[in-house]
Amino acid sequence: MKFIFKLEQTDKLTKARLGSFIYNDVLYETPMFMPVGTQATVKTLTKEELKEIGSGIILANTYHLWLRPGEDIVSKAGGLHKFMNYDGPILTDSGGFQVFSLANPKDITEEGVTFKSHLNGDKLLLTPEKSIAIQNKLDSDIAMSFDECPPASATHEYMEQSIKRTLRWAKRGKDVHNNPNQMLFGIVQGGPYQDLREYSAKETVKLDFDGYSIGGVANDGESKEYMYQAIDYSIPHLPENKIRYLMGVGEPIDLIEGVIRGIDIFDCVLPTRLARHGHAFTKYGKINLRNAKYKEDFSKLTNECDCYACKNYSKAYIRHLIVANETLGARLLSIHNIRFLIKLMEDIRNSIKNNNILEFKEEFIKNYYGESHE
RNA sequence: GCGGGAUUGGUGAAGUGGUUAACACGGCAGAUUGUGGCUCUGUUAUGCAUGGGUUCGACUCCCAUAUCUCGCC
Repeated sequence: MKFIFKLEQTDKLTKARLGSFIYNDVLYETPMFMPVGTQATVKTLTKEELKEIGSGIILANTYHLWLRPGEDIVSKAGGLHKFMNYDGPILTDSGGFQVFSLANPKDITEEGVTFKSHLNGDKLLLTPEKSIAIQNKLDSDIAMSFDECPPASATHEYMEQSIKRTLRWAKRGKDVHNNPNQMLFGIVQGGPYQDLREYSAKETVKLDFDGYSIGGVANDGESKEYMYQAIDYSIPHLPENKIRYLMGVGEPIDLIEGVIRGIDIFDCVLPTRLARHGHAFTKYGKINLRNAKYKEDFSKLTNECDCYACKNYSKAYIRHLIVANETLGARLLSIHNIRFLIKLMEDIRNSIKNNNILEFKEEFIKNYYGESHE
């Protein structure tokens, strides 16, 4: 269902913002980190666990749910919320990114993108109309426009025609969007080019979406400078009273830098993917539980975190689970890593309230990237 | 007891009389940013059962010993 974003406070020294919205009688605050649940599940976690770690909006993916189980099945179940038993807000990504990131080869035309299914190689065509129709049926609360997500290395010439096509796609998607309970967000692209980011932002805003996102910043190992610059180019052209969503970003420092640059919400697979690969965020940097040094480390996962994993399990035990490829290891680390980012956002919000986000950032960097505190 | 075959790293194993002993798994470490629980990268045997010998040179050839294994009595 739709909700109304309210801008509560804007930082004096930076572009950081505090916002809020009410959904299902529950108050949610931004800046917010959104866990990713591509296949209608935040991998390994139940609804109760998500609630316990304070999750707000979660993501699901149009591309994946279209291929399996199919939007009709989700629709028959009564929509995504009922299907996956999540009563918080759900955002669906359009499938644009996935088509470009994992379904090869692809053929981009004005109509849409032809590509091969990653499941069985079927040749498929995804268009803006199709993406929106699927999302309408999935009945998420926020649908995303279908965009092209070119690499930052694309030439100015290519990027220009790409963002213009993405704008036409955005318009086409908006024209067929017909779920009154669902909001629709537009996406700013433009790679590293200031003029194109500005153009894309201005023209996307003209189409009048319920919220705006900045895409194409978290592709294949782009630099942080590129990411920050892309945000800086785009943000001044986005309206104050609408949610600003930075797509695919989730490293702790990037969340802080993003907020400082005016971003309200983020999503990222990083916490859950790192969890499955045995890594945990900590105040003092990322640790790899597979490392032999944790073999006999019976201390808690971390001392400062309030999550279920940290309160109940040791590094040595979780290491054992990860090494033995037991799913509980991935679950415990997923709970912890998501909780870490959600708690980080809570701390960020508090720092905005206290007008000291820059100090907060310095302190965070000192701990996270400083010398070992072990 | 007699005859045959074998013995290479943590494991499974390639290998040739001549620079640095293939590959895989495992181990160790790194990567991972709108998620294929996929994956990728680096590293990992100063030594080829033991002791002799032949040779300019042997893991590769010869002898002995040990261990394993197959067949026969």
